[in-house]
Amino acid sequence: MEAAAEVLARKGFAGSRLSDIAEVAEVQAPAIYYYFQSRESLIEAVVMEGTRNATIHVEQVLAELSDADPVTRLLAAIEGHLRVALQGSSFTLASIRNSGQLPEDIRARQHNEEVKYGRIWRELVNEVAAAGLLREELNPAAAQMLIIGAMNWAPEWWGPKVAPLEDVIATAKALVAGGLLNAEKGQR
Amino acid sequence: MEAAAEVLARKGFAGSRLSDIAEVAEVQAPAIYYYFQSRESLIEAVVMEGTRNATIHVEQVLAELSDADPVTRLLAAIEGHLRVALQGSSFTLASIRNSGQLPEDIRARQHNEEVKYGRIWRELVNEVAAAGLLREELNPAAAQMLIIGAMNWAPEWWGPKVAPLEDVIATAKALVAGGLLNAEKGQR
DNA sequence: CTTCTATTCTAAGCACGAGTAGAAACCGGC
DNA sequence: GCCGGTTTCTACTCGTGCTTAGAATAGAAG
Repeated sequence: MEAAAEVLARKGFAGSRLSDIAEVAEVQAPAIYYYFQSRESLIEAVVMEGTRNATIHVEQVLAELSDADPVTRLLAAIEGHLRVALQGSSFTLASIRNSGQLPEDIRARQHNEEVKYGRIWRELVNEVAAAGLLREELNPAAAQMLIIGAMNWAPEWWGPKVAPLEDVIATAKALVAGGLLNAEKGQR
Repeated sequence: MEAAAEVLARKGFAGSRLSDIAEVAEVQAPAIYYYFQSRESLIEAVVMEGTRNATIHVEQVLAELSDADPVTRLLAAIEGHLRVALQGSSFTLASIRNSGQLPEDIRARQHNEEVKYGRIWRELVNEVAAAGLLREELNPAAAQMLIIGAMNWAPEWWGPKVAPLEDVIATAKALVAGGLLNAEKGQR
């Protein structure tokens, strides 16, 4: 599964050859069928594991901050998500990069896990809103997804050479907290 | 090419069968070879067109605001990018969704176009910074990519039912301008 | 040393998708 | 109505990737 995750994260669902996976795992392709019924069931397992990974990791971070203020919790979740996506398991990376390109049947089951994960974020946003800290110009659902999107896209461009991971995390937090701009807000 | 863009946006590079494209275009697969030398060259053409589309569109928006203040320009660019990605050509959608999964040779050429597009955004961020409006906590490069990422990920979740396009645009602008939070900033 | 189970292998089958060859159809100009 | 070029078609080849069959290997237990 680790091998599959790696290949899947790199080449995507349709681009991942069973033989590539086998090579990474240092076995012959048919050996895979001892553990999985089919290519698809292997991939499904990997992708599921990936989102569950992210869910568990972020939940854990939040559990440690169960009585912190909503903003702190939200920013901690951002840090958690970014760490998993950029440094953590290639399982999560595989989920992120393939969520859009899975066949219908897998996608349906995978969607449940994603909804579960999404709930965590909705909850966070709700907490912030309940504390009266959410700006009213924002559509909460859109804001949530834009934030998750900013993080999910990060694997596409991030590398240690572009910017230190800590910088990315700090920037993401700052962006969410206070936006790009300084004093005057030049909205329209 | 339009058919190819549509299929490509939906199924990704490796998942796009020439026969699918032909079907959408209402021809038989070999007819494609009258216009393109190979599957890859077709896809390359589509993906190129896609990023050029986005570039041109955003450049045009900015040209109309050539003497506006930097913030207005940046926010207009955000609106432009989102409109192209969510409503506009499936060409751009195809580029966005496949940038990560193209074979090396295409990717190299495609990368140039992307760099060109990225320059526009760097320029915008620089303008903002030059006006002294950029918060210093931010790593500009990371901030730029996070913002682009938020928008590029939008096609993964957005649909007219989730939120009106105008809401998404407004939310994205507001997020970039002033972040999620209201009065107190609960950073750490 | 033998036997049983777990695991992996080699060899082959089968389907499918890219690409080619060459024939047909279409169409504007004569 | 015929001719030229353009465009698309049908029929085929060839490689590749998933999957199955059945044999081989590796240990553990007796």
